Formats: sequence, C-alpha cells, structure tokens
Amino acid sequence: MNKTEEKSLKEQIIDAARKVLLAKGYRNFSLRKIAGEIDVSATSIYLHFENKDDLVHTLMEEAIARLNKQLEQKVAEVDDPISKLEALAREYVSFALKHPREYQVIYLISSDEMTRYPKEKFRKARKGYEIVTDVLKEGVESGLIAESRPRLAAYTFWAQLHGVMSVVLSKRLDNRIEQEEFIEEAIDHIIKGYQLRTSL
Amino acid sequence: MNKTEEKSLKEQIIDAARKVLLAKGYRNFSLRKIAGEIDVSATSIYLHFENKDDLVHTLMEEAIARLNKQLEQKVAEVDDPISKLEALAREYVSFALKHPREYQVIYLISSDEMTRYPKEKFRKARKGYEIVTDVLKEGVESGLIAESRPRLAAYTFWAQLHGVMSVVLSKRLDNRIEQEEFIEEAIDHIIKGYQLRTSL
DNA sequence: TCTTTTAGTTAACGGTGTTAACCTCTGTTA
DNA sequence: TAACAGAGGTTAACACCGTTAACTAAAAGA
Repeated sequence: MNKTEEKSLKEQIIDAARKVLLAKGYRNFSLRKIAGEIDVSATSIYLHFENKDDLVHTLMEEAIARLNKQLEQKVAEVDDPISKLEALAREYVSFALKHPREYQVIYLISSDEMTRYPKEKFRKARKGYEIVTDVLKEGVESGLIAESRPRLAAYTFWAQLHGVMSVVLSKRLDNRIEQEEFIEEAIDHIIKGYQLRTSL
Repeated sequence: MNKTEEKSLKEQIIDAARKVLLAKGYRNFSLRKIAGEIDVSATSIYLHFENKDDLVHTLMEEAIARLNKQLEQKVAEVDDPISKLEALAREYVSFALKHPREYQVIYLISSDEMTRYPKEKFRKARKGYEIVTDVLKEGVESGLIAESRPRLAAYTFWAQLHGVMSVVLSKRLDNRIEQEEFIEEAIDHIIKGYQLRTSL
C-alpha cells in the first residue's frame, strides 16, 4: 500500500467507529475505544469531527446510504407497483434483520437524545422516501393505489415499517408470537392500507 | 405530614428520577442528579434498585401503566369496533404528543442499549395489546374486521402506531409535510389495513 | 533560514455508574 | 443492662466518559 492509497485519519476513524459500534453496540461506543482501535489519541478525533454526535451522524449517513442502495436495487427487479411496494418492505425488513446495529444507528437517536441530524445530511436521507413516493405514484397511475398525496403516504409507509422492525429488534414481541409470522402479517396489513378498495 | 404519610426513600427516588427525566431528558438522566434532587447520596439508590437500568425499568412500567389506563378509558367511550380502533389510535398519539419524554422511555431503550426489560414487568405491559386484541375480536364477530389472528394483529397495529409516533417525535418529518396531516393519514392507513375489504 | 500552519500529542476538568468500606442508629436477645 | 445484628444510610475510590487547553514536532511557504 503506497502513500496515496493510505487511508486518511478521518477515514480510519470512521472505519474504527463503525467497527466499535457493530461489535459493542451504541452503549459501549466511546471515543477512547475508537481511538485505541487505531492507536491514536482520543482527542485527535476532534480534529476531524466536531464532537461525538457529529461522528455518529456520519455513521448514520453511511448506513442510510447503504439501505437506500439496496432498496433501489430491489425495486428495479419487479414490475407492478404492488409488488414493488412489497419488495421495498421486504428489503427494508431484511436490512434491519441482517444489520440490526446499523439499522438502530439510523433510528435510535431521537430528538433530545442527540444534536439534531443536520439538514444537509437529512436531504440525502430522503432518497428512501423518494423511492417509495415514485412507486406510489406509479401505482396511482395504473389504478392500483388510491392515494392523493404520495409523498405524505411514503412517509407513513416508512414509519409503519420502522415501527414493526423497532418492535422486533427491541425484542418486545410476545413469546407466543413468532417473529417471522409477525413480520409477514405486518407487511400484509401495511400494504393493504395503500391498496385501492374494490370488491374482490 | 406525619410519619406514616412520609414517602419512603424508594418512592422519593422514583419521584426525583421521573422529575429529572422529564426535565432534562434521558441523556442527562444521572444517578447523582436524581440523588441531589432529594439531598441524598447517589449510592443510596443502590439500596433500593439493582442499578440504573432497574430504576429506568420502574419508570417504564409506570409510564406504560399510565398509557394503558388512558387507552382503557377512551375505548370504553365508543361503541363500534372500528371507532374503538380509531379511538385507541388517537389516544395513543395524543399520549405520545402530550408526554413525549415519558413515551420515549417506554420505547427508546432497545435490546443492546439496556438490560432486557424483565419478564414480570413485561407481562403488565401487555395490557395494551390485550385491549387492542379485544377490540379486534369484537370487530371480527360483528363482521367489520377480517382477522384470523387477533393477538398477532394487535401487535402489528401497535407497532405501526409506534413507528408513526417515533418518526414524529424524532422530528424526522420532511418540512413540507405537516405533522397533523401525517398523523391523520397514517391512522387512516393503519385502520384500513384491518378493515374487511368489500365493495364500497 | 525564519516563520507559519498543520496534525497530532499530553494533561486536566468535571462528569458518569458502580463497589467497598465504614458508620450510626434501632431493635433483639442473653 | 450489655452485647450483638441488621437496616439504612454515608464517604472514598475506581475506571471510565466527552471535551478543552496547552503544548510539540514536522511540514510548507516566504
């Protein structure tokens, strides 16, 4: 690895931070541990990030980008809008199950628990909503979905999915309920909420 | 206030803890602050609680009980199952908006961020699901709701609502979307997901 | 060559959860 | 009545935390 290929300290910090987060969870995610991971002093993190929240925001941004990328791929594989909606939901779920800690970084942090997620980054995060919005619009055009405000609906769709995965990941499901069944049922209900109601 | 009316230290700690949590948020919720509030040493908290998580769990239990009580009241005020479902959703939303910090205590804490919420307490917490389950069963009997597994459906209903309020409270809504409108739309979609589909 | 800038360091501050050792009452028992 | 035991607190300390200030060494520019 020659000089130009070497990762900048900023990149190294991000890598180390991701590693610590995935390995130990947010609760044990500390600047000193991150710094120790790359044999550097904890204070040097401040040369590249405003503070701890700023670093976390960077990880959030990354995780969101990854999720969005996967959603984009999946949605391109199907044709009709209802199937697309289902594909989106399933990919969303699958991401949360495969990368629970990363998923939780995206969401766990709420209003007063952390500095507001900065506006510039938030814009990128909206990509996911755009994908859903487009699918909903498509569905309206082809007469399968009744929805006068697709962007608004995209947010409700997303929120519902998040709620479902949040319950699963925080392990709040009743023992008597099987996780997979729960997810299936939820996806089914969520999609039904957007389908046009006609006689069967 | 005579001796027998005096609150036990345990109760005083819980009161102080609730006060600190509501005033400063979970991030600034520390044992030393709680102790300072009632002029007692921080370590004496350990005489009444196993650790910080245990104390938080107690606050969670309390908040859940309050929410459940309000839901029970509201659901008794309406008659038909669909209206009951709507009343439940609205009361849930209203609680989250009125007591955001308490609401967040109920949910914010996820699997690896905190010791698992203990089983005995979890049982009490299920009351809310029972209420929803009963309403759904009622709806099935009167032919308004198509649902073969009401308990499972109660969990999906709850999860979706949580997702919606989680997005609202973490202030992740697009500027262009009005909060109230978002909530209305979401409740509408969620309930539609449980209604029997017949020709209009 | 002198000077400024950059990129890092160490030391320290005030805070955290938690544990160990101690103290001081109160009630019981010999 | 004296000795004891336990309950219910205390103080001191440990190991960690995010963050700031002051310093240093090397590189870059003049």
